[in-house]
Amino acid sequence: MYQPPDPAPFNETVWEIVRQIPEGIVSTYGQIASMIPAPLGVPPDQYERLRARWVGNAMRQVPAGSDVPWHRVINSQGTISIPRGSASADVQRARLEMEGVEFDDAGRVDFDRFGWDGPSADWLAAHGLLPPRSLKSRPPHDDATQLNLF
DNA sequence: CGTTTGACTACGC
DNA sequence: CGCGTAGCCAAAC
Repeated sequence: MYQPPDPAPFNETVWEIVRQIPEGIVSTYGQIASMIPAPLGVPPDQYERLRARWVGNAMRQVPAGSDVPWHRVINSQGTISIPRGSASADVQRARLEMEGVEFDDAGRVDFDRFGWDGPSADWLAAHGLLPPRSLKSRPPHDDATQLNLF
């Protein structure tokens, strides 16, 4: 499978990050992966090619009934990655819609409206994680920039 | 042993 | 935009 050298701690980190995703908001495998530094011994270029899959694998292994809101993680195209028609895929979409997340006719979620900006900088620093890459086509501005909008 | 199969993505038509 | 493909790895057949 697409797994890191030491899957257990990697998976735990993924799940801890996913627990931070607010209700009614979605993240992606790649965005979550972007917060996790490369494990020791894994070349950065190789890591970048595999990490999103590693996250996908971690999500597949979320224990049934856990408190991890796995349904809030979709792929970079804004669609549900679980094979269409499977029971889990239906559950995922139903849960998201229950939280107010909307899907367009093509089954895609608009990241500008529902995409996650990641945990606070403090939380990330406290957990030794990196700032996530943005899902928005118009990334959130910092405070100084936002003032200019008025 | 060779093939298939994954809850991925960026990139090129 | 939608769709195919390369990149990459291991386990299960």
